[in-house]
Amino acid sequence: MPCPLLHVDMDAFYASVMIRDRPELQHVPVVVGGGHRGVVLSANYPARAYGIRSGMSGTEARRLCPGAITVPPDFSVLTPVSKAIMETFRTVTPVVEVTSLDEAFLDVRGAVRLFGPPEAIAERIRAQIRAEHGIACSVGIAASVSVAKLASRQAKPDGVRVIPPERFVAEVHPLDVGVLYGVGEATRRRLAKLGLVTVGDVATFSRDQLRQMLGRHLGGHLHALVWGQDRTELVPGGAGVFGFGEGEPEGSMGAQHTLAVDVRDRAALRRELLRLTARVVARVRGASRRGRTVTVTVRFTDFTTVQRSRTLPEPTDVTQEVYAAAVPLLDGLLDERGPRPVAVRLVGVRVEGLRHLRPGDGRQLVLGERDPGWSDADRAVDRATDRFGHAAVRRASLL
DNA sequence: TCTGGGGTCCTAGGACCC
DNA sequence: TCTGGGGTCCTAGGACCC
Repeated sequence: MPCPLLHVDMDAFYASVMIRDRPELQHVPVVVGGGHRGVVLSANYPARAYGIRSGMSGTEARRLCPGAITVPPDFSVLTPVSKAIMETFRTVTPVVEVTSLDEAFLDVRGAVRLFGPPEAIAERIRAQIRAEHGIACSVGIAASVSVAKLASRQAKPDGVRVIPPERFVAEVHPLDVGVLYGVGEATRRRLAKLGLVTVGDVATFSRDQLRQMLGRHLGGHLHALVWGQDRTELVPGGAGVFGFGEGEPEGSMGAQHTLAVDVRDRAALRRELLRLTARVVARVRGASRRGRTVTVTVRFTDFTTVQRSRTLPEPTDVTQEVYAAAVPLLDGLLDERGPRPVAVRLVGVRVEGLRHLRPGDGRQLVLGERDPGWSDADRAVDRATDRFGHAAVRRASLL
């Protein structure tokens, strides 16, 4: 079968789900996200008519359409809808790679005998999603992941598009390289400086030439992309999607927060760091993992963003241990900017190098050192938040 | 009131070891 | 003593995705 891969992408997912439950908003501009210092997560088509796009700042969106209705995303609604949609996909094929709340790749090779050719499967899925969940989606069909992805974007809104291998050159080579999955702004600019603007421009160079121009990996990857020859096998479940796919992220978990106003006070920044650390490490424990590398991120008022990391001798799932590593990293970042307190816009913390906790894997105590009991305290906090919610349990230093 | 929050992967230099 | 290479770990930064 020439085109066994489907990329299914919900149309304006966050906005569509919200409007589904409030039909009176269907024909007025609706923006999800983009509150104070936030960016637009999703905009319905009436809002897009004003030029509003996801990713733009809320300020910009309000300037374009002051009358738009703005709502915050409600993940307690969005997540169950998303999971139900993924289950709908799995009634068609077990090979579903989930890449975010609102999109997935499907390998339908095993489904054609039952349901017909990929186009028919696509229409079947679209009808089912519309009937069961009341929202529209678009489907791209191709032989590889990046081409299917490109096709679904061209299919929007509410459509299906097939790009078979024999039509790839004619249909994709004239387009801007930026349409390729994996070519972002930075790579686009780099290519433009070399005089390469379209996919076809890049395709005039051999793999070796591209490697020489752009580096071994990027060059090789780009060469595959411009010939529509990237990955064809899916990873069922899909990794790295928060609380999603078959499970938790593999490599790292983190949390960051843009403060409501820029903050200079170091004690206040440390409190924010502790709040974020407690949240992240609770997730790490909840996933039965431990991490070894702690990374602190700070974004200053001028938007420069810096990170400092430290690798611990042993993996940990103890909030206090992660925090103890994180504080000097935060202090270091602030001190580097000079003796005067600098205004900070964002604070973040991430735990990397996650490993599964083996059952019965006790704490390693260094000889002569007493276990301070933080681990027991963490588990008590976890149990209490499970029962009473986050509002009920807070560290004394956060009160 | 310019510019979120959650991730993954790659690069590159230095340390350290063989 | 000098020269050299490869592998792994750690750190910092950056690109990319939704």
